[in-house]
Amino acid sequence: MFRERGYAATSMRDLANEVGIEAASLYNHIKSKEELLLNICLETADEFFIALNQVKDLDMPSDKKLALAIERHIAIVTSNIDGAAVFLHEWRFLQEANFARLKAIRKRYRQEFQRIVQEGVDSGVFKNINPKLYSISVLSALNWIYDWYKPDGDLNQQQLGQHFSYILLEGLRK
Amino acid sequence: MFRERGYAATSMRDLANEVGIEAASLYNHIKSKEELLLNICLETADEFFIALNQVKDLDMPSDKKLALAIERHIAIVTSNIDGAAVFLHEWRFLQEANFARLKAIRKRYRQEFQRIVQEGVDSGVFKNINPKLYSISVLSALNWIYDWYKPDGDLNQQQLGQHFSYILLEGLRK
DNA sequence: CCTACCGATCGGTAGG
DNA sequence: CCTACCGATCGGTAGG
Repeated sequence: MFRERGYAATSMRDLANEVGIEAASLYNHIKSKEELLLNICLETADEFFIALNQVKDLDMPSDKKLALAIERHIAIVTSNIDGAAVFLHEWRFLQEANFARLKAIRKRYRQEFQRIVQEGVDSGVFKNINPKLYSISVLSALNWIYDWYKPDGDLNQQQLGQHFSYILLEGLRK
Repeated sequence: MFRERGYAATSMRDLANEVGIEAASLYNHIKSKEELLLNICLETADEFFIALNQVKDLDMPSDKKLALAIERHIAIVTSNIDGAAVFLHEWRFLQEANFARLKAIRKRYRQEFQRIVQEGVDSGVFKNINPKLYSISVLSALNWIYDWYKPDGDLNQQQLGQHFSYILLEGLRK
């Protein structure tokens, strides 16, 4: 529901109604509405980090490693659309302390992703582009997938991963 | 304010306070909160369409045309960050009729953008990729620029446009 | 897990 | 452009 209608526009009564209980009863399970948002963000962040950590220290060329990181990232977005959308777009409604916490987590993820790009630039496998700008650009494209991806559509997870890693590495020009 | 804190989390009293009048007085200028959102979306949509229309019928190779479209799109996002953010991300809070209207407008923009890609594929200038998926991917990356772009940062509009058109056309691999 | 309720705030209107 | 206010709804609590 946070994904569909946005955190601010989702009321505790909306949530309670979905579960089939009264709004007040929700407080036997959670402390606050924000705790719910925080937990979703943290759990989904973990998914992304686990996947990236499995990839980043593998002994393989940077291009293959980056392709793998892209494919793993996409796999999480497409298999956990709700969580990904909340982690990527609703986190900003967290209050100060938690907001800062999530901001730091997101930055760390981008930096670890960026290190793969940097490795490839340093070793001469990649062009001499700006690794930070490149990483932000790629993650922007990947993070918006949740908005248009249809689980039952004509594209599956693998095809999507292949499309992105191919296009981002090889470019559009023939 | 709609960009910074989100449409749903921005109250008429927030808006009135920013302008220095009472909330009730706002209704001498607008009919409703949603009308405000709708106007921002429509005005910004116009900016994007005007720019794309100036590019799409130019007589030049598809790669140059696409690069130009990307650069013009970025120019609008970076010069009208607030409007772009609202048009791209807050539009979904519109009510049914206006929601559908904006959805159609956004689709039309993507389709016109996509036609440039299709031309390049047909003429053999571009690789044989999926033009729709490619267009969505590119626009996703471009539409997220507002989230991290700093007008006073070390990157200006031109450099950003060049980065994206270069990377998307040529790819990362050396 | 419920009923009953709190003070605060919401978008918006009446009337001047 | 204001004061004064509407009914509805908000996140959350008390007490069982």
